Amino acid sequence: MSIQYAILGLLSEGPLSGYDLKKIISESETLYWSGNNNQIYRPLVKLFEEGLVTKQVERQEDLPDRKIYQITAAGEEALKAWLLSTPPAPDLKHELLIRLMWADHLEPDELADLIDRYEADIQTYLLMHQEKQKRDGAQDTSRRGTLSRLIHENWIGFYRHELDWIKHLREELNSHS
Amino acid sequence: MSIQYAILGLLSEGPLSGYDLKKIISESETLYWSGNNNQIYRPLVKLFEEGLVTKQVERQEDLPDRKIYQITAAGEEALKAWLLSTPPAPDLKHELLIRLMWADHLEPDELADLIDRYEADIQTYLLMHQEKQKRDGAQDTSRRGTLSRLIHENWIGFYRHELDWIKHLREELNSHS
DNA sequence: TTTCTCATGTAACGCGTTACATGATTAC
DNA sequence: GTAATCATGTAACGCGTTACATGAGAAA
Repeated sequence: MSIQYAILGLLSEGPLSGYDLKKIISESETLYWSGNNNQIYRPLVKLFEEGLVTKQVERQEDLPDRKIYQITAAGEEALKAWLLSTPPAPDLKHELLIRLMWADHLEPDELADLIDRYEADIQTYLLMHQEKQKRDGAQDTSRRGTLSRLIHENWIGFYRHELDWIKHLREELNSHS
Repeated sequence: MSIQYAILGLLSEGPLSGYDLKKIISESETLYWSGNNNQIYRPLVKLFEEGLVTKQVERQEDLPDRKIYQITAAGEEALKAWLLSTPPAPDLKHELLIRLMWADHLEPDELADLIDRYEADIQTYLLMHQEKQKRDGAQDTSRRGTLSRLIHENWIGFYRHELDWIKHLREELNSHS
């Protein structure tokens, strides 16, 4: 999936500039893109050419012009069609698992070290998501709020599963040596 | 991570041709690449130029020559250095979650449909991994076998978690309408 | 007769990444 | 004085994808 539908989705909530989009995307964990310039401005030109968004230039004194993008009816249609399409299965790239395939090249303590470092990273990510969950109004009871909470819960559950599995991994490896 | 370390890893178990590598990679779930030609033959040339593998041409009658690649000492070093480097956190691209961000554009039954279709796909993937787990000698008690089992368990746990979360998602959405 | 396996490779494209580039304002 | 924020964009590169190309033998 390209970033363009995420842009359409964000614009469906209201007009935004490229700069705004860039910030939102780079700060979101679920929208996994880096949110670099090329990834925003290029697709916006394409969306504009396809008539899915309109552009409005806002002059500013002493600052570059702001180009405010707004979704069109065609854009909303494209967004809805995408929303209705079956999402592909999650695409998980798990480098630790790949390294484990050849872990017999490592000494037991080298492997244990690797796992420790990995676990620390996962713990950090878990904390990040838990904090975000708290900040993002966990007590919002609207349908919107419920969905947002459920999205965060998926991430938190994912990292918890990973930590549980690491524990299991360690036990198995220890009982083996 | 590029595919080249996976290639080095596979070659560390013994010499293989590009065609062999292609088959192994495309049939592996953990090695998530498509295993298309361009993804194998191009990196092999690069690995050869860098002196991480050697090439040996095997003539065949009525069939194209086989080019057998073998890992060098430098290749083994590069592989080990990579194995020791801290793996990045898992990179999960979860399009259902992205769609859920704008699920208020959908009717409740459209959303329910989407979730059903998604669940069916996840169930298929879970079954695939469980079958592979069975075939890949679950009773191998060597360190190698243990690691292989643990890798599969990670995947199976991931899909199980996803299915549990879908159940939870449905309940929350139902109790909401 | 069509498809699969063996065995190699090339071409074109999509999408994402980092780094480069400008330039004023504000905060530490 | 250094960095961050606002605001736009370009250039070059990495890596992955599908499709194209050849050509023989074996199996369905």
